[in-house]
Amino acid sequence: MQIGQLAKRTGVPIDTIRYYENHDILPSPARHASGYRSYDDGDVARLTFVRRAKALGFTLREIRELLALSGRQGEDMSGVRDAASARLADVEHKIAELTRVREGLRQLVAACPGHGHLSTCPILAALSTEDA
Amino acid sequence: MQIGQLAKRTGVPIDTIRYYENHDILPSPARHASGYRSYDDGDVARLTFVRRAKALGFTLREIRELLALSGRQGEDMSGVRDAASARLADVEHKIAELTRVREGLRQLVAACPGHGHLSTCPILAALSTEDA
DNA sequence: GTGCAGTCTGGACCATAGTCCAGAGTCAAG
DNA sequence: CTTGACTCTGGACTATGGTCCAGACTGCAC
Repeated sequence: MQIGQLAKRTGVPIDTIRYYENHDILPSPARHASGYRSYDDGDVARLTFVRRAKALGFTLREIRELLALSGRQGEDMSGVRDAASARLADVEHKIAELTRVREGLRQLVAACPGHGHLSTCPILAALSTEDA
Repeated sequence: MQIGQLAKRTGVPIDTIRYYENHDILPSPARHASGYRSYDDGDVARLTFVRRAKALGFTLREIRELLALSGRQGEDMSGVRDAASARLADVEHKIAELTRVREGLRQLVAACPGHGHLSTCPILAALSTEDA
């Protein structure tokens, strides 16, 4: 399979595939006599892995580590589970943070009548006071 | 007030203050004969505004627009309220997305016994299958 | 044998939001 | 009058994750 076919099958752009190779996320593939990269179904699986892990918010660094873990034959799966747990904790932390932000914004929007002279806008007042 | 004092009063680093000035977020301040920047309480308010808006997740571009809105004398406050509402919708969208991600991760972690041979790890299996 | 699609490389560039630096000038205290 | 703290400028650099490009080569169809 050439790089264009791999791109189509995984939905990952060609440039991104080469970028992943240069950044040690995908292994260097075999080459045809022409120099064209040659991929197989294992590469499809790996790239799918990257795509889905990214959708779950893993960084490329974390994905690289996950792939390294998963490549070590016969090892225990605890490392993989730990990575997923760490990522889960991270996501929960972000949700908590955004929830606080949401409450702050809700209060601002609720306090603002939406019309009237700017100088009486409670949103602007709340944002520029030095204390609190 | 010199830039160092402003930095101390607002908690914003000196370099960042100059960065904001270069990126049209803060106005160019008056200068002493020496060339040193000279700030007043209005600048403290503006910079506080920037700091707090950033804490609510506004981008610098949005903050620039908010400041431009707030500077237009006598205008209606609807623009400001709209900006806050848009930001609120954005935060709610991000929370929904992260909540989906959290469920995905929870399922992965729950399905994984945490020990045993890597080749039987349900997390790796789930991440690399092409379908779904 | 010509044209066109696909692929190759290295390097430049994008956005975001800073952060750090060298070399020079300023200011107040001792 | 020197020392040390503060400030000035422009530009380089950081991190993340790509995206685009020129110029050259390959492979297949007509």
